[in-house]
This record gives sequence, C-alpha cells and structure tokens, in this order.
Amino acid sequence: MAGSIDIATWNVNSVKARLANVLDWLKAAGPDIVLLQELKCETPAFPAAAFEELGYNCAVVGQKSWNGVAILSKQPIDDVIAALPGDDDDTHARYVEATVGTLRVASLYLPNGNPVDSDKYPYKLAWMTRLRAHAEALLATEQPFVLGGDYNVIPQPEDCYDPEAWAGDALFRLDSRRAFRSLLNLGLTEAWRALYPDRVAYTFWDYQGRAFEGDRGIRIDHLLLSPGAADRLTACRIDKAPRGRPKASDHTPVICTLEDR
DNA sequence: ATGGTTGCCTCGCAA
Repeated sequence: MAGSIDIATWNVNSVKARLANVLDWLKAAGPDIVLLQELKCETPAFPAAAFEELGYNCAVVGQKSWNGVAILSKQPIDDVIAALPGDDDDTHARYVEATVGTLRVASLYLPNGNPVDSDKYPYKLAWMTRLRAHAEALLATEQPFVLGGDYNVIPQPEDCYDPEAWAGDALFRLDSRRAFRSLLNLGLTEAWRALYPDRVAYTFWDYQGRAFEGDRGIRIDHLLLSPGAADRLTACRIDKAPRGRPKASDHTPVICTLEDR
C-alpha cells in the first residue's frame, strides 16, 4: 500500500519443502519486507530466483540441514551483516541484518534452548545477552530498526494455551522471559502486544496431536521495534491461514505496518 | 500414556 510498509516474519521450517506455500502467500499478502527463519538449506541452495520473480531482493545466511535466515525486500538491500556480533565461535546461521531504505532490519532465529539441562539452554541465554548488547549498539545509531523473527520465547502466560504444561520448557522458563523483557526494557516495542494488550493469539502450533485444530498454540514469533520505528507503527496482524494449508509450516506469519515517512 | 509429527537426508537429531 502506498504510504506504508508491511514487514512480515515467518519461520517456514524448510524453505525448499515450503516453497509453494510461501510463494502463494507472498503473492496474496504482498509484504514489502519478509524475514524468514529455519531455511534448512545452504546459502547457494536457497531458491532466490523464485523470489526474485515476485520482485524481491534476497539476503541469505544458510547452513546445511538446520537454522538459516533470510531477508526479502522489494527495495534494495544494503550493508548486510551475516552473524550476530559477540561470539566468533558461534557457527549457527541464526542472524542476518541489513539496511532497507531508511530502516535497519534483522531476521533472527533465537536458539530453542531445550533440553534445559543441556548446554543448549546456556547457549540460548548467552545468545540473548549478545542480542541485547547488539540492540543497544543499534539504538545508539538512532537509525530506526525492526528485529523480527522466531524468538523461541513465550513472553507471558496468556501467550500460551497451557502455561502449566510449559512451566519447565526453555521457551517459558523465567530466565528466558526475563531476558526477553530486558530487551523490551531497552525501549523496544513488541508490535503485536503493544497494539493488543489483552488479546490471545498464537504464532506456532505443534504438528503433533492436532494442536492447530484445537488452537493449542504459543506466541513466539515477534517483531521488536526501535522507538523511531514504533512511532510509525499503525497495524499488526497474525495471519493464521498459512498454518491451515496442506504441507504447512508449524509457524504462521506475523505482519506489522509502518507509516512510510 | 516416555506416546505423537515433520524435515533433514541418516539409520538419529532437532524442533
């Protein structure tokens, strides 16, 4: 839409297995910027041509079998960074950030962290500490930015169909939620919750146990906006339709709209 | 009830 810009985030759980579904959704929804996670393919195997045919430029950070993130944008993509700063030994493809127009945007796939008694949980928390430090650095630039992706954090009990069942899970542990709040406390705005303080909605439903049919979901995909971006926020929605399709990802897209100025 | 589902591309791992 003229005068505004739509930014979507979507964990597609394999871009190759999901290509037809993703292309269909892009044609129908037409977001200006798309932040993808869980590509599950190496960078050269990313089906860039299919997205370019729809008018998108692509910045891709992939790896074999797991993780993988991308930014798609109808406007040119500049000044790409392909990793979250702060740990040169971290080889996971979980972060890509770039400039699109006047905005800085990032697509992130935050570590799941389960099981919590393994080294995966401290890795998650350390990753969140690095993300906070980097968000502080971005804030210091005073350039408006959007950090979108699969945060693998259920922020509050109302973001989960059964908080008690998730009490010990890395997505809902107090340390994970505290680290997420600490990000917000820098002055970032979580787009969906900011606009709908009391609404219950989910972005992920497990493949098992007919969770989608029973609406047993959790809200873990988030768009975090800098103050300058939040001042332009006019709408946010969760599009459940892609989750109901055959061969669906277990996540569904979240889209925010920023006034274009 | 230690089940169940999906994608990777292996004979299990991650989610």
